[in-house]
Amino acid sequence: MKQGLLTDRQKEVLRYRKKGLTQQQIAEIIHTSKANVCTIEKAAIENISRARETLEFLYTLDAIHLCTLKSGLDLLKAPELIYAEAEKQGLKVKYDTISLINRLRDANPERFSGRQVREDVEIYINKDGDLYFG
Amino acid sequence: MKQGLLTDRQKEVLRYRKKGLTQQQIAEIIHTSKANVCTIEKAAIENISRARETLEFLYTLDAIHLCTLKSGLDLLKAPELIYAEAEKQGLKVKYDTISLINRLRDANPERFSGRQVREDVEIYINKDGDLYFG
DNA sequence: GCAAACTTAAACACTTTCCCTTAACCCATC
DNA sequence: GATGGGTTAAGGGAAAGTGTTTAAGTTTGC
Repeated sequence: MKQGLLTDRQKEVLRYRKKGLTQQQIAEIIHTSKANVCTIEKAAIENISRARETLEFLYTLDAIHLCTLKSGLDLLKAPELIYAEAEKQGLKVKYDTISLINRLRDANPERFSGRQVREDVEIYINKDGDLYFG
Repeated sequence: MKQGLLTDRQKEVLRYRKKGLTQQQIAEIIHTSKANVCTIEKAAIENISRARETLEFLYTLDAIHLCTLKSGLDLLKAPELIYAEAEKQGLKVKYDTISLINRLRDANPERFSGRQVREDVEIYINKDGDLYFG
């Protein structure tokens, strides 16, 4: 079975970048041109957003987009926002406040730090009131 | 910019499948063989798990390498190894023994056979004690 | 057992991606 | 203007992915 979308080269560049190295520095380390490093990094970012879009598609397969939890939002305020939007759509959310918060954190632990949303979270709902996050 | 990982053909098959159609029925609709529908569906599922793995990799970027589960290791001995290494790093693992073992096997089923590690598994940990495998 | 649903393997043409080079360009700051 | 960081475009060779067919193999339910 093949691994993820990113090639070894792409992962390598992303790791060095994460450490704060410039493209020029990376180019010297991996023995190529800085233009090439740029291209590889760009391809990696492209692949990452393709991966995101792919999973988005899955949710849209049986769910509709409900709302977005914007970066910085208090996690405890998410439920009322979600309930309000669901009501607009004439749908009933399957989870109560507590389990909704748990589900949010469990499904995407890396997107929250403490009570705060670290990164935009898309909320999807299907006819059964199931929620999905993207 | 390219779209997600799934081709139009793959999305088409997944949508019909979601509706409950058999591969044979889909084959007739899209004018090809059922074997081909099977292949396309399989490729779609494969692409979806590649997308998931790709995003998993992103999390390991925020994480540091903790240790390696060497091929041949008894899976039941992994937790104590991991706990010990995490303590050295001053980090607390987020999972208890049972859920850690489950998470190991669920994340990479093909790398374990029974209680044994079949292939080296790299363990990463982030500041929150989340574990990732590479 | 039988049939329907599903899976797999091999092979093929076709397309796309990947890494690389070279050469140019933008945009800050000094 | 020069320097450093980053980006873009064009092109090429190797590798991988896609859809397809044919043919064989499971698995599942009646």
